Amino acid sequence: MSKCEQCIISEFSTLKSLSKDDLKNISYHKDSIDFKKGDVLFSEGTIINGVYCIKEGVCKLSRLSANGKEQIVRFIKGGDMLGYRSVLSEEPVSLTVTALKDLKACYIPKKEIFDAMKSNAKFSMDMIKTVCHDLKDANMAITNMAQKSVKERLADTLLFLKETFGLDKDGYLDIILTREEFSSVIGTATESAIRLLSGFKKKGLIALDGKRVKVLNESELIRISQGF
Amino acid sequence: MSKCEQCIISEFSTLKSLSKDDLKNISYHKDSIDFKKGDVLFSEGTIINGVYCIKEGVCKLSRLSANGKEQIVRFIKGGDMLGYRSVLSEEPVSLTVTALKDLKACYIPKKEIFDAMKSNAKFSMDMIKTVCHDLKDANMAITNMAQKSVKERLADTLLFLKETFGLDKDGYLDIILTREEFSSVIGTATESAIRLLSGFKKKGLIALDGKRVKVLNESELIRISQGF
DNA sequence: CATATTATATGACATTTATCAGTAATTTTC
DNA sequence: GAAAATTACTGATAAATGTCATATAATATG
Repeated sequence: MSKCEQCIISEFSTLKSLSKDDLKNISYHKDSIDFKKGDVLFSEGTIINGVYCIKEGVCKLSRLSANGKEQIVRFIKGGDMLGYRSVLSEEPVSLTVTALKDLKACYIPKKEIFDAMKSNAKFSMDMIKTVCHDLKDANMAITNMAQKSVKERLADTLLFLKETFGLDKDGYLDIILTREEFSSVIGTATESAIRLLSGFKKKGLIALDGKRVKVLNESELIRISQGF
Repeated sequence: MSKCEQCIISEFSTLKSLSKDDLKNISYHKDSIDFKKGDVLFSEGTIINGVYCIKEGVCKLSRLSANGKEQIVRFIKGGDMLGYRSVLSEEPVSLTVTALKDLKACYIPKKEIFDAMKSNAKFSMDMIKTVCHDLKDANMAITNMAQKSVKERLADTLLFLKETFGLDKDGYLDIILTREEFSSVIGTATESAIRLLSGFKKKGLIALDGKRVKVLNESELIRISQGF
């Protein structure tokens, strides 16, 4: 089942404005590719010639800072599109994308994207809105990084992960991050992330089981994230 | 001289793809408005129905954080467009815009923008590229905020201000910020910003004359901004 | 399954940054 | 141009965060 017009993704993502014909046209050109956990889809600085449409799975978008530490800038999940900023602006990719879970993805060559944008004004506007939305989120992230303490940012991150990825069958966050990855989301030393997680556990705000994290007291996490 | 087709801005900004006809059409609808230093052009949360095209002057784009402190997210100068993210995505403005210098600006109703985008694919792509470029900058800012120390961020900011706004006739940065504004760019307490500026002055990296700042040792500031 | 490797955890300490208090300088207002 | 208000500065101290060292647990590898 590699036909775009049958793919559920097209119903709720940026692709939703494409007609059956558009999608049929794309499905001739796209390749369905699966990635394994840990695979790198794009690397910082690379030139790409198409986008990935993620059907299922989770990725991290990160950049290497001057001091060599990884900074996770954003997460991507099923239904999201990857690499469109680079394709639209015809610049190299600015972030490295790594699979955090096994991925099901489709590759759409940039020509298909541009053709669809030319022939379908609504799709074009949806693409613009997607970029605009990401820009708004990024501006918010700048403020959070600049003004919140590490503890506040950790609380924020836990709430964000719960909202974005939901819970698994046992009520744990349905995304697995190492302590080091936690530290590169919130921008702190790994030891600090570990200590703060232990601290939250001690206060009964979260439960920890290996790398799995369960939110126990959401309202208190909200209070903390707002600086109380 | 309120005719868009004569305005120099149209030659080097996102508007450069518009034809003489497009510009003539816009000039019937636009109002030329001047703002004084300190004036607020948009407020966080407001719904706007057009963009400002800045002919001359400087603005700060800021947001109020949960703890009530202002965070300056970005600067805008002559040739830049304001409010386009909100107009394109049909959402309220997410940042407050304040004039730091007297402004000469033109107001372009959103209808004109959308019409021009429909009729002129090149203009449409230029708008997209503008958003994409801003998004890339914002991602970079997230990394800098998360991983650089306050001192590194101050060095960064000084270099950025020099590159973006250039120098006045005496060789000082051609933008005047209060110490508090410095602190809300780099995301720190005002006292810390003051101390760090004094520290840079003591080391001969910069000269201070009231609110005016002159970069004396650029290469050392670059070293500092990179964490040495 | 034994060993090597990596991830997590914790303590001690250094450094960075924030906060509070108070003064001096500058700018605004009348 | 004097008084009031704001902004800039400085010191003392507290709090947050980073670094280094080391131990333990978990995971990977042959």
